[in-house]
Amino acid sequence: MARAATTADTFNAVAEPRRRQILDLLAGGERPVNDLVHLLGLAQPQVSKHLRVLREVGAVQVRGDGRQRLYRLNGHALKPIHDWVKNYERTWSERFDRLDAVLDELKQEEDDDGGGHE
Amino acid sequence: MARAATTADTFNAVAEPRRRQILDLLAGGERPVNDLVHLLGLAQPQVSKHLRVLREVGAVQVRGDGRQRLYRLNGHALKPIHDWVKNYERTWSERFDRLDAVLDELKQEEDDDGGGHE
DNA sequence: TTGACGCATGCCCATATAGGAATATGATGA
DNA sequence: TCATCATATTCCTATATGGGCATGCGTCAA
Repeated sequence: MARAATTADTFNAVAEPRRRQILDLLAGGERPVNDLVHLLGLAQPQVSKHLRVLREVGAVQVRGDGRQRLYRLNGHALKPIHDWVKNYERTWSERFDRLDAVLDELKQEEDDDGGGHE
Repeated sequence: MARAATTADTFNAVAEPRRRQILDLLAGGERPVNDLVHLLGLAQPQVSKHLRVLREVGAVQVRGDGRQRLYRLNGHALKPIHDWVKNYERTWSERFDRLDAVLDELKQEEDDDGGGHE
């Protein structure tokens, strides 16, 4: 077997630096393909291909606008990555225990609050 | 050009599910290769290969112990991933703004405290 | 209708796997 | 020294790229 498809999951999709760059750019707002082409300094077909991969894993969404196609970030697709790597944070973060305490307090407050939210 | 090498960076290294599994297992503590072989249900050579990739990006460290080789997690290598994906957290986390506020308060406290730490 | 513009696809090539099988390497015990 | 255990490395194969280039397709202006 060869390596897994880049469209297999978000981990594979963002393993490519260019695709992370694209997401970083889209974090600033919706953009047409040509914008990305110029900002990345890549050929238009390659950009379209990268966008396709990102689309297939749900990391971006498209919207037609005249002859342009506006791409928009969908950060939610990155949550699995965050969830996975989050558990390793305590490995390097010395302040993690302190943050931990704070979060516990937050939870406490919320519980005491009763169900007045959401 | 083909896809980037898995050893190019941690993103590529952990794009492979088996390697994430290995890291998850090592999160529980140091383990010899054979342990991983049995836990993963993979052939020994494949495990050694995955471990090599993880070693080359610094995600694990080895220590000889008799005829065994004990592998140990080095979560610090995952920090770049966490740093990158962290910025997208606000996309899906509704509580992010609240946490933000709390962290700001922490920073305030620290600043008011004067240099009494580290 | 025609031409131009903005994107998406299809094709070709070089490259890097991931797994399977066989073998090399290191350390240990008799 | 020799057999054995625990790992690492090598060789081989099928597969999935990512970039370059040409082309197809939908939309808009004249």
